[in-house]
Amino acid sequence: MDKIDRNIVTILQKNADVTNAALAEQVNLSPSSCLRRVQRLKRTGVIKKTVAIIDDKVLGRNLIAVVEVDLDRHGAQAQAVLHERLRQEISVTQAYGITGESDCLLILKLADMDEYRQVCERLFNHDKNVIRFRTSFVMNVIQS
Amino acid sequence: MDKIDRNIVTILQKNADVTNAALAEQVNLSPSSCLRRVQRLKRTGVIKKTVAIIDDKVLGRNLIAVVEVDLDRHGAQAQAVLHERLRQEISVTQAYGITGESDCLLILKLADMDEYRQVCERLFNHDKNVIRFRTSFVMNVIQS
DNA sequence: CAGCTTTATGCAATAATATTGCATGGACAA
DNA sequence: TTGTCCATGCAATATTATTGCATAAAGCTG
Repeated sequence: MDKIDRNIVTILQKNADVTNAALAEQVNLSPSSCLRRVQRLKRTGVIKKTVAIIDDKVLGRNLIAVVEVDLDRHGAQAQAVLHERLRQEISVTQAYGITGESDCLLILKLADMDEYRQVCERLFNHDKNVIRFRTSFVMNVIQS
Repeated sequence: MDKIDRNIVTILQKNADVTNAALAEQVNLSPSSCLRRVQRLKRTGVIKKTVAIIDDKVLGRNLIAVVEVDLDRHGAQAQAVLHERLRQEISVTQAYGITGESDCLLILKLADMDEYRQVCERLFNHDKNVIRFRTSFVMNVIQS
Protein backbone atom coordinates (compact mmCIF):
# COMPACT_ATOMS: atom_id res chain seq x y z
CA MET A 1 0.00 0.00 0.00
CA ASP A 2 2.25 2.76 -1.25
CA LYS A 3 1.61 6.08 -2.88
CA ILE A 4 0.76 4.54 -6.24
CA ASP A 5 -1.80 2.18 -4.68
CA ARG A 6 -3.48 5.08 -2.91
CA ASN A 7 -3.51 6.94 -6.18
CA ILE A 8 -5.17 4.00 -7.90
CA VAL A 9 -7.93 3.57 -5.33
CA THR A 10 -8.63 7.31 -5.31
CA ILE A 11 -9.15 7.23 -9.05
CA LEU A 12 -11.24 4.04 -9.06
CA GLN A 13 -13.34 5.33 -6.18
CA LYS A 14 -14.54 8.14 -8.41
CA ASN A 15 -14.71 6.21 -11.65
CA ALA A 16 -14.21 2.50 -12.06
CA ASP A 17 -15.00 2.63 -15.77
CA VAL A 18 -11.52 3.70 -16.81
CA THR A 19 -9.62 1.16 -18.85
CA ASN A 20 -6.54 -0.34 -17.31
CA ALA A 21 -4.38 1.39 -19.91
CA ALA A 22 -5.80 4.82 -19.04
CA LEU A 23 -5.43 4.13 -15.35
CA ALA A 24 -1.84 3.01 -15.89
CA GLU A 25 -1.03 6.24 -17.66
CA GLN A 26 -2.51 8.34 -14.87
CA VAL A 27 -0.33 6.66 -12.29
CA ASN A 28 2.73 6.42 -14.56
CA LEU A 29 2.93 2.68 -14.82
CA SER A 30 2.82 0.16 -17.63
CA PRO A 31 -0.58 -1.49 -18.13
CA SER A 32 0.65 -4.83 -16.85
CA SER A 33 2.14 -3.48 -13.63
CA CYS A 34 -0.93 -1.38 -13.03
CA LEU A 35 -3.23 -4.32 -13.57
CA ARG A 36 -1.27 -6.47 -11.16
CA ARG A 37 -1.66 -3.80 -8.51
CA VAL A 38 -5.39 -3.55 -9.08
CA GLN A 39 -5.68 -7.33 -8.89
CA ARG A 40 -3.77 -7.36 -5.63
CA LEU A 41 -5.91 -4.56 -4.19
CA LYS A 42 -8.99 -6.62 -4.98
CA ARG A 43 -7.50 -9.84 -3.71
CA THR A 44 -6.47 -8.29 -0.39
CA GLY A 45 -9.84 -6.61 0.13
CA VAL A 46 -8.74 -3.01 -0.24
CA ILE A 47 -11.11 -2.77 -3.18
CA LYS A 48 -14.16 -4.54 -1.79
CA LYS A 49 -16.24 -4.50 -4.95
CA THR A 50 -17.30 -2.24 -7.77
CA VAL A 51 -20.88 -1.13 -8.21
CA ALA A 52 -22.98 0.88 -10.62
CA ILE A 53 -24.54 4.06 -9.24
CA ILE A 54 -28.16 4.19 -10.34
CA ASP A 55 -30.33 7.27 -10.60
CA ASP A 56 -32.86 6.83 -7.80
CA LYS A 57 -35.51 8.81 -9.63
CA VAL A 58 -35.54 6.32 -12.46
CA LEU A 59 -36.10 3.40 -10.14
CA GLY A 60 -38.89 5.24 -8.36
CA ARG A 61 -37.01 5.46 -5.08
CA ASN A 62 -37.03 9.16 -4.78
CA LEU A 63 -38.08 9.55 -1.18
CA ILE A 64 -35.23 9.53 1.31
CA ALA A 65 -35.91 9.28 5.03
CA VAL A 66 -33.59 9.67 8.00
CA VAL A 67 -34.70 7.71 11.05
CA GLU A 68 -33.32 7.92 14.57
CA VAL A 69 -34.18 4.94 16.72
CA ASP A 70 -34.15 4.66 20.53
CA LEU A 71 -33.70 1.19 21.96
CA ASP A 72 -34.71 -0.19 25.33
CA ARG A 73 -32.02 -2.76 25.90
CA HIS A 74 -28.57 -2.57 24.43
CA GLY A 75 -27.53 -6.18 24.90
CA ALA A 76 -25.99 -7.89 21.94
CA GLN A 77 -28.80 -10.44 21.89
CA ALA A 78 -31.57 -7.88 21.77
CA GLN A 79 -29.85 -5.81 19.09
CA ALA A 80 -28.91 -8.69 16.85
CA VAL A 81 -32.54 -9.32 15.96
CA LEU A 82 -33.11 -5.74 14.86
CA HIS A 83 -29.81 -5.61 12.98
CA GLU A 84 -30.73 -8.66 11.00
CA ARG A 85 -34.11 -7.18 10.16
CA LEU A 86 -32.44 -3.97 9.03
CA ARG A 87 -30.18 -5.86 6.68
CA GLN A 88 -33.14 -7.73 5.23
CA GLU A 89 -35.07 -4.57 4.54
CA ILE A 90 -34.25 -3.50 1.00
CA SER A 91 -35.09 0.16 1.58
CA VAL A 92 -32.58 0.48 4.42
CA THR A 93 -29.52 1.69 2.55
CA GLN A 94 -27.48 2.56 5.62
CA ALA A 95 -27.72 1.75 9.32
CA TYR A 96 -25.38 2.84 12.08
CA GLY A 97 -25.14 2.34 15.81
CA ILE A 98 -24.33 5.79 17.16
CA THR A 99 -23.42 7.72 20.29
CA GLY A 100 -25.66 10.45 21.71
CA GLU A 101 -29.41 10.84 22.08
CA SER A 102 -30.44 7.98 19.86
CA ASP A 103 -29.06 4.51 19.43
CA CYS A 104 -29.39 3.95 15.71
CA LEU A 105 -29.46 6.07 12.60
CA LEU A 106 -31.05 4.73 9.44
CA ILE A 107 -31.14 6.08 5.92
CA LEU A 108 -34.09 4.77 3.91
CA LYS A 109 -34.66 5.06 0.18
CA LEU A 110 -38.35 4.68 -0.53
CA ALA A 111 -40.81 4.73 -3.36
CA ASP A 112 -43.46 6.67 -1.44
CA MET A 113 -45.08 7.28 1.93
CA ASP A 114 -46.96 4.07 1.75
CA GLU A 115 -43.74 2.13 1.59
CA TYR A 116 -42.46 4.16 4.53
CA ARG A 117 -45.51 3.13 6.55
CA GLN A 118 -45.01 -0.51 5.67
CA VAL A 119 -41.33 -0.45 6.57
CA CYS A 120 -42.06 1.15 9.95
CA GLU A 121 -44.67 -1.47 10.57
CA ARG A 122 -42.24 -4.29 9.90
CA LEU A 123 -39.24 -2.79 11.68
CA PHE A 124 -40.57 -0.95 14.68
CA ASN A 125 -44.15 -1.66 15.59
CA HIS A 126 -43.43 -5.32 16.15
CA ASP A 127 -40.21 -4.82 18.07
CA LYS A 128 -40.60 -4.24 21.79
CA ASN A 129 -36.97 -3.23 22.01
CA VAL A 130 -37.72 -0.10 19.97
CA ILE A 131 -38.94 2.56 22.38
CA ARG A 132 -39.29 5.43 19.98
CA PHE A 133 -38.24 6.61 16.55
CA ARG A 134 -38.09 10.00 14.88
CA THR A 135 -38.11 10.49 11.12
CA SER A 136 -36.93 13.39 8.99
CA PHE A 137 -37.45 13.45 5.26
CA VAL A 138 -34.90 14.68 2.79
CA MET A 139 -35.99 17.78 0.92
CA ASN A 140 -32.86 18.19 -1.17
CA VAL A 141 -29.72 16.17 -1.69
CA ILE A 142 -26.72 18.43 -1.32
CA GLN A 143 -24.11 15.72 -1.69
CA SER A 144 -24.20 11.98 -2.06
CA MET B 1 -36.99 0.95 -19.09
CA ASP B 2 -38.65 -2.44 -19.05
CA LYS B 3 -38.33 -5.45 -16.82
CA ILE B 4 -35.01 -6.51 -18.34
CA ASP B 5 -33.50 -3.07 -17.81
CA ARG B 6 -34.54 -3.11 -14.19
CA ASN B 7 -33.02 -6.53 -13.86
CA ILE B 8 -29.76 -5.28 -15.33
CA VAL B 9 -29.45 -2.28 -13.04
CA THR B 10 -30.30 -4.38 -10.00
CA ILE B 11 -27.46 -6.74 -10.82
CA LEU B 12 -24.94 -4.01 -11.66
CA GLN B 13 -25.88 -2.10 -8.53
CA LYS B 14 -24.60 -5.01 -6.48
CA ASN B 15 -21.68 -5.98 -8.67
CA ALA B 16 -20.44 -4.10 -11.69
CA ASP B 17 -17.54 -6.48 -12.18
CA VAL B 18 -19.56 -9.08 -14.07
CA THR B 19 -18.61 -9.56 -17.68
CA ASN B 20 -21.15 -8.61 -20.28
CA ALA B 21 -21.51 -12.25 -21.29
CA ALA B 22 -22.33 -13.32 -17.73
CA LEU B 23 -24.76 -10.46 -17.33
CA ALA B 24 -26.41 -11.35 -20.61
CA GLU B 25 -26.93 -14.89 -19.44
CA GLN B 26 -28.51 -13.78 -16.18
CA VAL B 27 -31.05 -11.67 -18.01
CA ASN B 28 -31.56 -14.16 -20.86
CA LEU B 29 -30.20 -12.05 -23.66
CA SER B 30 -27.41 -12.37 -26.17
CA PRO B 31 -24.21 -10.50 -25.23
CA SER B 32 -24.70 -7.92 -27.95
CA SER B 33 -28.28 -7.06 -27.01
CA CYS B 34 -27.35 -6.93 -23.38
CA LEU B 35 -24.42 -4.64 -24.05
CA ARG B 36 -26.54 -2.29 -26.09
CA ARG B 37 -28.96 -2.02 -23.18
CA VAL B 38 -26.18 -1.27 -20.75
CA GLN B 39 -24.80 1.35 -23.11
CA ARG B 40 -28.19 2.97 -23.39
CA LEU B 41 -28.68 2.94 -19.63
CA LYS B 42 -25.38 4.78 -19.28
CA ARG B 43 -26.11 7.19 -22.10
CA THR B 44 -29.49 8.15 -20.70
CA GLY B 45 -28.16 8.60 -17.18
CA VAL B 46 -29.93 5.70 -15.52
CA ILE B 47 -26.49 4.33 -14.68
CA LYS B 48 -24.76 7.46 -13.49
CA LYS B 49 -21.31 5.96 -13.05
CA THR B 50 -19.55 2.96 -11.65
CA VAL B 51 -17.24 3.18 -8.68
CA ALA B 52 -14.95 0.99 -6.64
CA ILE B 53 -15.92 0.47 -3.01
CA ILE B 54 -12.82 0.90 -0.88
CA ASP B 55 -12.29 -0.47 2.59
CA ASP B 56 -12.33 2.64 4.79
CA LYS B 57 -10.06 1.07 7.35
CA VAL B 58 -7.30 0.70 4.81
CA LEU B 59 -7.42 4.34 3.84
CA GLY B 60 -7.41 5.39 7.47
CA ARG B 61 -10.89 6.86 7.33
CA ASN B 62 -12.41 4.77 10.01
CA LEU B 63 -14.21 7.40 12.04
CA ILE B 64 -17.74 8.15 10.88
CA ALA B 65 -19.65 11.13 12.23
CA VAL B 66 -23.29 12.13 11.86
CA VAL B 67 -23.84 15.88 12.13
CA GLU B 68 -27.15 17.72 12.40
CA VAL B 69 -26.94 21.39 11.52
CA ASP B 70 -29.34 24.21 12.43
CA LEU B 71 -29.35 27.22 10.14
CA ASP B 72 -30.41 30.80 10.83
CA ARG B 73 -31.66 31.83 7.41
CA HIS B 74 -33.09 29.48 4.87
CA GLY B 75 -32.81 31.71 1.82
CA ALA B 76 -31.32 30.15 -1.26
CA GLN B 77 -28.51 32.67 -1.23
CA ALA B 78 -27.47 31.96 2.34
CA GLN B 79 -27.61 28.21 1.88
CA ALA B 80 -25.74 28.11 -1.41
CA VAL B 81 -22.51 29.16 0.28
CA LEU B 82 -22.68 26.37 2.82
CA HIS B 83 -23.71 23.83 0.21
CA GLU B 84 -20.71 24.67 -1.90
CA ARG B 85 -18.41 24.36 1.10
CA LEU B 86 -19.92 20.97 1.92
CA ARG B 87 -19.23 19.74 -1.57
CA GLN B 88 -15.63 20.93 -1.37
CA GLU B 89 -15.00 19.14 1.90
CA ILE B 90 -13.62 15.72 1.06
CA SER B 91 -14.71 14.12 4.35
CA VAL B 92 -18.37 15.03 3.76
CA THR B 93 -19.63 11.90 2.06
CA GLN B 94 -23.31 12.78 2.24
CA ALA B 95 -25.27 15.94 2.90
CA TYR B 96 -29.04 16.37 2.95
CA GLY B 97 -31.45 19.18 3.54
CA ILE B 98 -34.10 17.69 5.82
CA THR B 99 -37.43 18.35 7.47
CA GLY B 100 -37.86 18.43 11.24
CA GLU B 101 -35.73 19.75 14.08
CA SER B 102 -32.55 20.35 12.12
CA ASP B 103 -31.98 21.72 8.67
CA CYS B 104 -29.12 19.59 7.41
CA LEU B 105 -27.78 16.16 8.02
CA LEU B 106 -24.18 15.33 7.18
CA ILE B 107 -22.29 12.08 7.16
CA LEU B 108 -18.54 12.53 7.58
CA LYS B 109 -15.81 9.94 7.06
CA LEU B 110 -12.74 11.00 9.00
CA ALA B 111 -9.25 9.84 9.82
CA ASP B 112 -9.43 10.92 13.46
CA MET B 113 -10.78 13.46 15.94
CA ASP B 114 -8.27 16.03 14.88
CA GLU B 115 -9.62 15.98 11.36
CA TYR B 116 -13.12 16.31 12.81
CA ARG B 117 -12.05 19.42 14.68
CA GLN B 118 -10.51 20.91 11.56
CA VAL B 119 -13.58 20.20 9.45
CA CYS B 120 -15.89 21.80 12.04
CA GLU B 121 -13.63 24.80 12.12
CA ARG B 122 -13.81 25.24 8.37
CA LEU B 123 -17.50 24.48 7.95
CA PHE B 124 -19.25 25.90 10.98
CA ASN B 125 -17.19 28.24 13.10
CA HIS B 126 -16.76 30.67 10.24
CA ASP B 127 -20.34 30.54 9.07
CA LYS B 128 -22.73 32.93 10.83
CA ASN B 129 -25.64 31.16 9.21
CA VAL B 130 -24.92 28.05 11.27
CA ILE B 131 -26.60 28.49 14.64
CA ARG B 132 -25.82 25.15 16.16
CA PHE B 133 -24.69 21.65 15.29
CA ARG B 134 -24.87 18.31 17.07
CA THR B 135 -22.59 15.40 16.32
CA SER B 136 -22.99 11.68 16.93
CA PHE B 137 -20.23 9.23 16.23
CA VAL B 138 -20.76 5.86 14.69
CA MET B 139 -19.90 3.00 17.02
CA ASN B 140 -20.78 0.18 14.63
CA VAL B 141 -21.81 -0.04 11.03
CA ILE B 142 -24.87 -2.26 10.74
CA GLN B 143 -25.42 -1.74 7.06
CA SER B 144 -23.79 0.39 4.39
C1' DC C 1 -56.28 -5.74 -40.56
C1' DA C 2 -52.52 -4.55 -43.95
C1' DG C 3 -48.70 -1.78 -44.60
C1' DC C 4 -45.28 1.02 -42.74
C1' DT C 5 -41.87 2.60 -39.38
C1' DT C 6 -39.27 1.95 -35.51
C1' DT C 7 -36.79 -0.73 -32.40
C1' DA C 8 -34.73 -4.80 -30.44
C1' DT C 9 -32.50 -9.03 -31.27
C1' DG C 10 -28.82 -12.69 -32.42
C1' DC C 11 -24.98 -14.06 -35.10
C1' DA C 12 -20.56 -13.55 -36.71
C1' DA C 13 -16.55 -10.69 -37.63
C1' DT C 14 -13.62 -7.33 -35.67
C1' DA C 15 -11.58 -4.24 -32.40
C1' DA C 16 -10.25 -3.27 -27.92
C1' DT C 17 -8.79 -4.71 -23.60
C1' DA C 18 -7.17 -7.65 -20.07
C1' DT C 19 -3.97 -11.17 -18.82
C1' DT C 20 0.19 -13.96 -18.68
C1' DG C 21 5.15 -15.63 -19.37
C1' DC C 22 9.44 -14.07 -19.20
C1' DA C 23 13.61 -11.38 -18.71
C1' DT C 24 15.46 -7.35 -16.38
C1' DG C 25 16.61 -4.22 -12.69
C1' DG C 26 16.17 -2.26 -8.07
C1' DA C 27 15.88 -2.82 -2.96
C1' DC C 28 17.31 -5.12 0.86
C1' DA C 29 19.66 -8.39 4.04
C1' DA C 30 23.28 -11.55 5.05
C1' DT D 1 29.47 -8.46 -2.83
C1' DT D 2 26.10 -12.00 -3.48
C1' DG D 3 21.76 -13.81 -3.35
C1' DT D 4 16.72 -13.36 -2.75
C1' DC D 5 12.59 -11.10 -3.36
C1' DC D 6 9.58 -8.31 -5.67
C1' DA D 7 8.02 -4.89 -9.01
C1' DT D 8 8.44 -3.60 -13.61
C1' DG D 9 7.96 -3.45 -18.84
C1' DC D 10 7.58 -5.80 -23.13
C1' DA D 11 5.51 -8.82 -26.13
C1' DA D 12 2.50 -12.69 -27.01
C1' DT D 13 -1.98 -14.48 -26.00
C1' DA D 14 -6.57 -14.94 -24.26
C1' DT D 15 -10.86 -12.57 -23.07
C1' DT D 16 -14.03 -9.44 -23.67
C1' DA D 17 -16.38 -5.64 -25.75
C1' DT D 18 -18.12 -3.70 -29.91
C1' DT D 19 -20.02 -3.25 -34.53
C1' DG D 20 -22.35 -4.42 -39.13
C1' DC D 21 -25.91 -6.72 -40.79
C1' DA D 22 -30.00 -9.44 -41.52
C1' DT D 23 -34.14 -10.70 -39.19
C1' DA D 24 -38.00 -10.47 -36.08
C1' DA D 25 -40.91 -8.16 -32.96
C1' DA D 26 -43.59 -4.20 -31.46
C1' DG D 27 -46.12 -0.03 -32.38
C1' DC D 28 -48.67 3.14 -35.35
C1' DT D 29 -51.68 4.79 -38.90
C1' DG D 30 -55.02 4.65 -42.17
